[in-house]
Amino acid sequence: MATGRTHRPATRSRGIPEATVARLPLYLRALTALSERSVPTVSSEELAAAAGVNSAKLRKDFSYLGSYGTRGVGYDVEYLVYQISRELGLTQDWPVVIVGIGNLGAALANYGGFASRGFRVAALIDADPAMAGKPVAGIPVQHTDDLEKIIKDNGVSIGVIATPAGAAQQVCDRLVAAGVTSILNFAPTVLSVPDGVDVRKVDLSIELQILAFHEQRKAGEEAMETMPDGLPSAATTQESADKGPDGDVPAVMPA
Amino acid sequence: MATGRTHRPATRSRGIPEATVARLPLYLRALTALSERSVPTVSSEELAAAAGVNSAKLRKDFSYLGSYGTRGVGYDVEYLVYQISRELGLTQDWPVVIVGIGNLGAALANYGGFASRGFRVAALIDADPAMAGKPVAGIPVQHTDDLEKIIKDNGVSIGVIATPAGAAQQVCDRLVAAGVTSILNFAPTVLSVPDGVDVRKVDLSIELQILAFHEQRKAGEEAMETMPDGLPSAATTQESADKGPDGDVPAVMPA
DNA sequence: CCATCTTTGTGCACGCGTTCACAAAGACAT
DNA sequence: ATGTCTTTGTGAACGCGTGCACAAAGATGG
Repeated sequence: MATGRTHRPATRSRGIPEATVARLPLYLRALTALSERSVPTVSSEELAAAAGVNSAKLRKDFSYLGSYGTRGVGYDVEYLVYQISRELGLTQDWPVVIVGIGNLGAALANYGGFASRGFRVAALIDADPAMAGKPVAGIPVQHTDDLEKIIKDNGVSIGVIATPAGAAQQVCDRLVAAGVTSILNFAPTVLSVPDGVDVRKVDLSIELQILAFHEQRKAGEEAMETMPDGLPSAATTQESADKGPDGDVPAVMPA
Repeated sequence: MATGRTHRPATRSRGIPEATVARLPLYLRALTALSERSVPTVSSEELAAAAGVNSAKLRKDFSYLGSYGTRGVGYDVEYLVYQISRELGLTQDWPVVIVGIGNLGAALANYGGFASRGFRVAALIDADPAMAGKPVAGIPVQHTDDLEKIIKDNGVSIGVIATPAGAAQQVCDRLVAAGVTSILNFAPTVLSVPDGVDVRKVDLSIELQILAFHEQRKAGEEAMETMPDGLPSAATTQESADKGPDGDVPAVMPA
């Protein structure tokens, strides 16, 4: 991820591939659901179906954590929940601050999913003096001026940025300077951070644009579907791209 | 990551790699900013820096769209904005419905980023009869009973699900049955959809858990830092953080 | 028109992630 | 014990994405 891939191999940090880490929360959620139904064990096939992934992939993912399964039986649900939680670091408390209490920030503050997994909203911070003291989700909003003090007093290492794009980098810099080393960014901007700081981005606009791309593609294919026996037109098949990269008419250009 | 989708044969992408598609919105944003500053052309190096990616990667990405650059000069900003917009399907209007007008749904409705790129909130839908008619972000909330009619009347093909996890699959099924073929899911659930329907997931809880994993790892390494020689954190301000392959991704609600 | 300089476009190699397919391991019945 | 059956754990092949490094293309200046 954002870890220094630029220079060194990163010590093969833990041997757990990034892609696997990203799926662990998914498994954990499925396992938690099973646990609540008091299901004692589950096979890789069943769990994979519940998590929406390939069973071989799931087994390989778990193999990175160790051999926690029993051949011929499956995995012990409770045990696996514990192991994954521990691996993800969810057995400890993670104080989090949310900066930027607008529509989105407030929604995040009210979001119940935080507490459910060891994440605790330690503070809400906003630049608007009028918001100071006003409670949102039961937590009084504090002013940006106190950002550094809040971070340090609460030992916060994870920050959530929900400010407008223009303020994001500045807020980011202050968070990092104050000791935050992981940032979840909702502002539509590319954040620049020093090595050792992780940034994950959540961008609604980008998600929609990606959907639009596929939607357009589907619409195009569908239009061709009315033709005689819809054989795969050259324009829609991919793989060996020996043909020119622009298999489409470039249309015109605006100056 | 490419990404968080549900199933996908991926065998139908018209030659443009999924990873590239996911970056196009990023380039578009950077280009739009340049355009507003009336910058006529940019080199791959400059644009790559602005978008936070490797310049070779950017050039390769653009090569999938065609040869839109001029050697020795760079890319024409306006022209590129147009080409990418067209490729992403942003030159047309995309009516979108948001289902589930709670904290998050309301925040999404108020989010300005939608309209900025051809996405238009055609309707807000909620299961609570008490919400019916109540305006949110200037748009009256409609009841779930009319979901099918709303989808069809507005020609909606993109739906946003911001309901609690328990209702998500049911809402999803109805959206798909009514003709929606692209879904942006904020509910913490794995949605099951028929072939041909794209699902992108935004899960806040998962994002935080991934950050927690790395945070824990960092804490562990730091504890060892007093030991063998030191491979201190190497470069400090190396430039922007390099994002993971999927770059995008996402966030969410209660589990 | 030729030389030089800049920047694109891409061939190539490498590494990560995914998936198949199967041997090994254990449960369970006889 | 022995055999059968189930399910894990993983070796190996494959495909995708990334980034280097360089030749080709065009601009620019003499």
